[in-house]
Amino acid sequence: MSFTFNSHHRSFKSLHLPLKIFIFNSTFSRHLTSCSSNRSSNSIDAESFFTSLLQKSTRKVHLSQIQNQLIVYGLQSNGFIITKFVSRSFELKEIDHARQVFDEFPVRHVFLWNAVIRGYSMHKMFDKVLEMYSAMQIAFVNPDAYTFPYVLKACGDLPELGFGRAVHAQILRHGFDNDAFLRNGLLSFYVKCDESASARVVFDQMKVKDVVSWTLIVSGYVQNGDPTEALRVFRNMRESGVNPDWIASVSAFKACSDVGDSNQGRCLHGLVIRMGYELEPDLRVALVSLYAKCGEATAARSLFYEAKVVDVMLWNSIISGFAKSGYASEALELFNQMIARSIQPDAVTIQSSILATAQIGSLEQAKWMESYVSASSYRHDVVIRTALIDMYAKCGSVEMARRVFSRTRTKDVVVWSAMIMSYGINGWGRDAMNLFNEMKMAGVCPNEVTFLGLITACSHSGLVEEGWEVFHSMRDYRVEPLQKHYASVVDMLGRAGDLGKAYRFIEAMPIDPGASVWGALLRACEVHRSVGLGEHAAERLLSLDAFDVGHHVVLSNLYASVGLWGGVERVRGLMRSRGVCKDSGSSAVEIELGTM
DNA sequence: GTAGGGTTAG
Repeated sequence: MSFTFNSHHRSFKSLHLPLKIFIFNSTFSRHLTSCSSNRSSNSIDAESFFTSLLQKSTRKVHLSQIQNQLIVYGLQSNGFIITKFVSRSFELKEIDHARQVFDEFPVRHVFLWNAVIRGYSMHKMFDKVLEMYSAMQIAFVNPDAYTFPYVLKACGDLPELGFGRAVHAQILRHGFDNDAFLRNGLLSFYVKCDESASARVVFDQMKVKDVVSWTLIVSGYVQNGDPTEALRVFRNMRESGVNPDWIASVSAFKACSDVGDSNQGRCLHGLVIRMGYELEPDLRVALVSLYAKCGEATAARSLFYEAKVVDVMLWNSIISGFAKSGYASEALELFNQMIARSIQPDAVTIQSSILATAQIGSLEQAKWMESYVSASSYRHDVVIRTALIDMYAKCGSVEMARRVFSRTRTKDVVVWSAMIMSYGINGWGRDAMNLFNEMKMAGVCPNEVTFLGLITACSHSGLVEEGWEVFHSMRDYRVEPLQKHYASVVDMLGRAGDLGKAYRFIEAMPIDPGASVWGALLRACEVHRSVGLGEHAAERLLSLDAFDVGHHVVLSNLYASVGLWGGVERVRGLMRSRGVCKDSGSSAVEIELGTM
């Protein structure tokens, strides 16, 4: 980028006065002196001078001043300085200003395009990123290795699968297919778009798989709800000689907590200690979350209280973990501690505390939470209001839930579904159906949770015919029934005592019935003391999940309810041989330094 | 100037 510093018609002194605002006049004068004394390095000096000036500018007025000086000294067409100028304008959130400078600049080099693309990416204006990328193509400017990562990030975050695929093709066409950085960018894009097959292809074709590539695949499986596979891939990574860093470990901890396997988590914890990541603050969030979610309260607490950095996220990890693992009163106690210490809770803290209240089921506590929310800046937050509706429903007050619902200004499908579910679990089936009609009139499109709420409502109100119809109407709304919908229908038929129909329904399922479906049948058999069908359900259930305490207990209870003590004894023996323990209460946790 | 993670309503 060559350029001549046209200083012959201007005295350098004239620069001095208008730029006083920058407070660093001495530096400024030094630069001017060197510029005038050595003409051959003028261009470099001018560039570095304006670069440092831009770095030090903090306000829009500074940018305008610099712009004026660029014109005064004929530097307004220096592409290097203009690129720096545009970048800095984006950093100072002067987005329109940056764009205007870009639009008015005649010769747009790839660096200048990259600066604008990076600027929009910085402010999460991903539509603009793609718009500029397209404009760049129309202008026949070839993207470089620094253009693609921002564009791929935009495609992944929007997400914009088709656009990203086109970008993938262009990466290949421009000969960047062996760029390890870009391959990871592509992998990230496909993972974010839930395109696991494409992600896998990119991954398999990579000649060099670094820890980032592996982490992307692991987190992809976690995101797809397959934590077991995620942990398998994590082991493969280690076997292939790539050591996990702390970010890779975070994904593995998340996988452990999703499978509910604190033992595996504890082994990995030992590994992390040996690798020296123990004090990494963000890793601690994953660890506290793991132990808290697995009900290992002692381990979670000690990691929490010994943390050097205690930020809101760490508080959230222990509060939400406890709220989900039966330590709801501990979760609320921690929430109170936070308030007592004047630590500002965020939306996640409040959501988790509302969930904890719902678990406890105390209407008094529920009212306190609502008043806390009303006094906070989250009173109109739709996510928080949904949590409040659910909380009141679980505390048994449909009226209070309805009141929160009515006062919610913008009702999305989640809010409607929460209210339908609130009616549902409390046996207000007709109200749930009426609300569903209201929802459709309001032009809100139902989703899979809406239908789950409706079937639950029918099930809990004995509206078997209506529930059956609702289930079969799902396809009219293009909502594919999932395991939980089938399980809910089985539950409904089971409650009504129609075990034969429930069984035939399972047999006719187009997908393989999962544990939730057989579990619903087994519970129905327990209630109606149907031993033969119950044994069948239990057999299928235990073939899917041999180590679940609950399944064994229900089967044992079924035998007991009809006086088949031999059956009870057989189940107990099975539990002993499988190491399944009925009262597996919490115990003190030793951190084991084993390998995974 | 480029890619990966953790808390998160129904």
